[in-house]
Amino acid sequence: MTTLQAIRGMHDVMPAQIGDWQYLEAQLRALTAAYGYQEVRFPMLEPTTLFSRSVGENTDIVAKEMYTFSDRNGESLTLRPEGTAGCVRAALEHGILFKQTQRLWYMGPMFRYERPQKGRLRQFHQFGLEAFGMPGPDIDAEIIALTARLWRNLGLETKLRLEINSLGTLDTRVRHRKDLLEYLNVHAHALDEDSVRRLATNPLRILDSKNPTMQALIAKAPRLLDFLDQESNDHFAQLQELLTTLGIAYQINPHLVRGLDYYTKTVFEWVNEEMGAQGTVCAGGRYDGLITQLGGEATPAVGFALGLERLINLLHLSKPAQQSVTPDVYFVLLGESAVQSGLGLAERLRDALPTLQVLMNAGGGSVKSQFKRADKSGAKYALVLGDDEIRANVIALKDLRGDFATQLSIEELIKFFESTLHERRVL
RNA sequence: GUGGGCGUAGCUCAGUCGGUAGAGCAUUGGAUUGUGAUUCCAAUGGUCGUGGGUUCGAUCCCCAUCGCUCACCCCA
Repeated sequence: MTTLQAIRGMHDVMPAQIGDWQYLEAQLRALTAAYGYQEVRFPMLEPTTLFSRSVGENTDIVAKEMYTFSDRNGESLTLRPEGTAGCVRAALEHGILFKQTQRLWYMGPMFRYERPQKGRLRQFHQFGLEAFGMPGPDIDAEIIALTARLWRNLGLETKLRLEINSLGTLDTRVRHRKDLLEYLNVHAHALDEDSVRRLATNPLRILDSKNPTMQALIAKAPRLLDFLDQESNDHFAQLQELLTTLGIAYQINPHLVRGLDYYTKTVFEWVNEEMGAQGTVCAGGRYDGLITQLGGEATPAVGFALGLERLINLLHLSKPAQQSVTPDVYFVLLGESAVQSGLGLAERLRDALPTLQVLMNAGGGSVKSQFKRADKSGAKYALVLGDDEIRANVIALKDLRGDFATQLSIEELIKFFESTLHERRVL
């Protein structure tokens, strides 16, 4: 294949799809503003150690999915596989976490070297949100309420199911892991191939196995929730109370584990069943230990990320794609002199009506082809300028979606669009 | 990383039991010397993903490779 093409798993967003992205982005900006969160932007490229130290050396993300390479100084750099690490690094570096609370959000591309499939890309886009300095379940509930509101605003409230769990503290997991490994080793003969491999890498995952022959074994295994310390237990109970008070339905999934090492206490996922294997649209949780791990003062934190491509896929299950912008008028220009004066007239229209969207024909073409373009552009009106109009000092106006047609001077035309634009705003 | 399905025109696809290809849509022009979206006519457009093998001859069969896609794994 000699033709140039995009890197595997990295997609272009073309005009036919851009409406969805702009719609979603606008919804997210409005939502974060409603809860007092502020946008941050940080680099897509970071020192590799930032991710290995925060996400965890033994996670799949760090062990085999990172885009890592050396820069010209030999320093190892990595394209960010997730947003939390970079967000925390930036917040620490600018000293905005010390003895204060912060509510932050960000949006942009993330990179993971995985085999692409439905809902899984090598460059994908996440919206992420992080709340720092608040230790209680109230802020956990706030961000879950924020996501629930987003689904309502997007008309997806019936499409997503909330699952929650608590991972407790690091100590909780160490104690549970010890018991779990003991139990699994006793029953090692009953483990399937995947589970044997997970025994070494991530034994918690074994409890989440889809293999039906493993279910009896899993049912009797030590449960992480039984190992929670008092504080984690209270935190989890209070969160459930708050969710109930807010009227947010949830399910406790004791097998819910997040793939990143830094999570503590609350974890949650919003899941859809109709989207194939990658049905998790939004996931997150608390990570009280991460900031000390990265060299900051102990700071409680909680956040989540949502996959924009997955969310758009979900929107498409019930709605067609959002329309991208269509011009108000298409300017048909017939002949040399029309091209010359047409440019100026289009500028005068834009001067007088800054919100009017004027698409001017360029590159010539017959009347027929120019009208075809006008129709295809989605414009409501066509303006026509040719020798006849220039002689009469008028511009022909035609409603492409109705019967109306007339000839107007430029001043009359401005007045005409002023009133139709006004009607459009009122609608 | 493992496995399945698929690569033919800009797009969606047909087709050749092996003899170098067709439709619809789109584009351009015309029927209507200045009026689109309905109709009719015509034109433009393909190294049949790439490389190799078998064959007199391969787009078709075989092998490899790349890409897309779905699933496993994992995750947003």
